Amino acid sequence: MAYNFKKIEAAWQKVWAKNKHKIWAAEDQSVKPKQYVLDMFPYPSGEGLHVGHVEGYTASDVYSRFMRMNGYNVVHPMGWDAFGLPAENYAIKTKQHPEKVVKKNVKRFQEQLQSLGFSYDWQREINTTDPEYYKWTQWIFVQLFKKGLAYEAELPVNWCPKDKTVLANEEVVDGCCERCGTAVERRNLKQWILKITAYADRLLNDLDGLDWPERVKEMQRNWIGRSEGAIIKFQVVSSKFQIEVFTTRPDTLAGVTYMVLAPEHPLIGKLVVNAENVKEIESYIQKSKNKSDRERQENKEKTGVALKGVMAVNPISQEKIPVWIADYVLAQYGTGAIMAVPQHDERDREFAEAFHLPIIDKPLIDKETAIQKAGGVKKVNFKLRDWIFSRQRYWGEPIPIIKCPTCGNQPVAEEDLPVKLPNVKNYEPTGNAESPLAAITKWVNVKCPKCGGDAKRETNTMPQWAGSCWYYLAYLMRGISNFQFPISKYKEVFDHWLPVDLYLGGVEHAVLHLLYARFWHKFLFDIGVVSTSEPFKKLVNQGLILGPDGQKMSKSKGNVVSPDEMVEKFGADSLRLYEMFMGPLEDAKPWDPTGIVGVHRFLGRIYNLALKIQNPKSKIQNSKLDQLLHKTIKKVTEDIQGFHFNTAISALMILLNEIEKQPEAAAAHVPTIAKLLFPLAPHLAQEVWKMLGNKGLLDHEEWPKYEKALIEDAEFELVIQINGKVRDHVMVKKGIGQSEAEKLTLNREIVKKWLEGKPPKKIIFVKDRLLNVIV
RNA sequence: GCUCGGGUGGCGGAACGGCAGACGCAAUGGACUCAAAAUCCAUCGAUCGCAAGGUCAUGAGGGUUCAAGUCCCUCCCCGAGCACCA
Repeated sequence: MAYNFKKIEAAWQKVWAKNKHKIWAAEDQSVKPKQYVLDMFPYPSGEGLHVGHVEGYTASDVYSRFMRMNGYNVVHPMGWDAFGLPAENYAIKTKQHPEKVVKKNVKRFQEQLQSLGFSYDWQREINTTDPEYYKWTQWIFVQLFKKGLAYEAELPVNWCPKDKTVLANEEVVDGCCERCGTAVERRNLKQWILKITAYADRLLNDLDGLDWPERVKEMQRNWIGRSEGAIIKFQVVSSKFQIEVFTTRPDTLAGVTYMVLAPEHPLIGKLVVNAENVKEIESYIQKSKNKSDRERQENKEKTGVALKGVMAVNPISQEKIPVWIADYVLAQYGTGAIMAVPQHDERDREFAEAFHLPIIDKPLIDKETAIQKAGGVKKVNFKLRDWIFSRQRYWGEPIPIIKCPTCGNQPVAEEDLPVKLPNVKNYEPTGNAESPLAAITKWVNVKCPKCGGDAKRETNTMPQWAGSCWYYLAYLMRGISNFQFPISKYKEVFDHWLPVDLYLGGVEHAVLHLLYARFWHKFLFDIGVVSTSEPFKKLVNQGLILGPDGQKMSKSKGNVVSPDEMVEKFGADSLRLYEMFMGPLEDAKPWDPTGIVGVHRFLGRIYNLALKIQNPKSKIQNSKLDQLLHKTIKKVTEDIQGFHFNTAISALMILLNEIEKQPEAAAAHVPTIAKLLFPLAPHLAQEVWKMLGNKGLLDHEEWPKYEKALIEDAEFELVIQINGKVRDHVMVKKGIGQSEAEKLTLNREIVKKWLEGKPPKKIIFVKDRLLNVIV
């Protein structure tokens, strides 16, 4: 009988689905040690699950099942990150409510995940678009507002003209919208902003204690971009104004030959009246304003204009130096002005060469002395900017603020949360600073919670990233009650489960979600909601699965592999096993369409082996096989702990190859194989377990232990080298001494031949390994 | 330009400084079959040799070592991230 994976998988999935998958329910109170295994939850897109999802979700499932069998109380939840542009754009196109689209997509994702046999605690399922969920997203916003960490300000922001919304700095890649690729424009708009910069130092310093991939930590470090320097003031000649600059190189102060202001610098308006070339200056400023950020970045050729007649004084040399305006100086960083040291700074040199400014070589001064002499103050600067938090779109959490003409911005009270998204006729963005919600006057017009007068609701919504900033807490809250106030109810479960022990997902969230979530978590720590300063202790990134052509999978390239198709053709176990076998979890690797056949055959052979066992109670042993079995237990255990699933699988394959040579001993060994295989290929492992006459679920079985004494070999193959090259082998007993090994070696024909009767020059002996004869 | 990762058979990949290429795919030959598929068995880095066996091989070149894919130096190539951040 052939390995009927369809029948087997359907049957066991039915068993698991009983009682809402209660076999995988985590216990909030347990004497067992806890383990929080978290997947980055998916955006339930219309395309369904991707093989990349399957990779990460399989890895975390293998680990969860393994930890359960090792006696841990594991919480392994799943949910949906369902707010955001794709659902909304789809809604606009098809005139359907995004909620309907999300519902449909979620159903598909649930079916797909269950068809792969993932052991999620489905009772804790969450959806960020559920009002009971976003009630809490709004609650956290209110807390941020109350602590002054959410504020409104008008500032130049990134505007995507296609999606018609503001974007955060993190959402702009190479000057383009991260979602749609359209070049981003700069607009001055009043926006809600979260003060992530208040946490810059802690976000940076606490990275050191995290068990995360070094490259992700490095990306966050670069993004936060801390630099130490000083603020130094330069007096403008015959004027009351001073130009402030930030520099990391006060030691080069003597070499400053000119200064540069960013075109947006507020002082320009005041200085320009004294300049001789007002028209020229105005035209330059206008020109740079018209440039998009992308154009400014692309054009590395330096442009600029002098403030003719305006001079500043070098505080060290007292020399008068010219003042220029140039757009290579950024308004948003430092003070928006620089002191230029063309001798030491490449950009300053380029500019000086282009505009024939002096380049002088003065000796460096001691840093401290320079700051003191120039009357400066030490200052730490960050590249990180505050998080622009409003979006002018429909499908997001409404910002829970009421705008009162007399009282100003008032937060919505806890008992009035959630502020539900109203139904609208048109989801189309308005194209100005308001979301489509602004058109719903019935919803917009409210009474001020403070004075009771007429007021209006904030109509902007939160960005895509809001809901995912705290979802790992939501799973825990879900366990005890349905998201009820007050927050203190949840203190105990947070303290029990946090931090997340293992967080698995793609590297693409390195500076977005992972930075935002750390920020919110630290805030929640500060206000006493959680007791750990970091949310995710260990992070593992799965590598990208590339198309068979080695290119990134994309619809346009036609190289997308569908998990559904693989499940249909080879089964869930084969797909899971293949994705784990392809290569190291963290590496990018191409999909080999024929490769899955190999693991499928392996599973089929295990099934056939179990089928052939006549007497499952047979105790026929084979000492060599038994030893290999225990070595395999050791290898698989250590490899799963270290996420080396590919080598764990190959160890199981080696074991099977050997057992097939001694089928009479199979009955004694196959049950252990079933246990070892269970985390990786749960359906077949469970089926084999049953075929061998066992009742019950492998979920409740204990992970096999190996016997140390058994895996110790009595003998080993001594490698004999002549001049470092392998020439011979001989089986000897373990622990053999050097003199005995030498005697044995020098008597061997091959060695005698190489020695040609001469005595060896030198002999290297490595215990229980090799003997190297130097001739 | 800067910062991280990487370069090992036809392919995916193994390898505490100690037998390079485990395991799998593909390929080739064979068994079974009227035939094919499936399955099973064998071979499978290159090269010289009838064979025994030898030689060369982990991006390139040097070095350390009895011994280097692994450690050190120089360079080349690929991937990712950052990029006028003062």
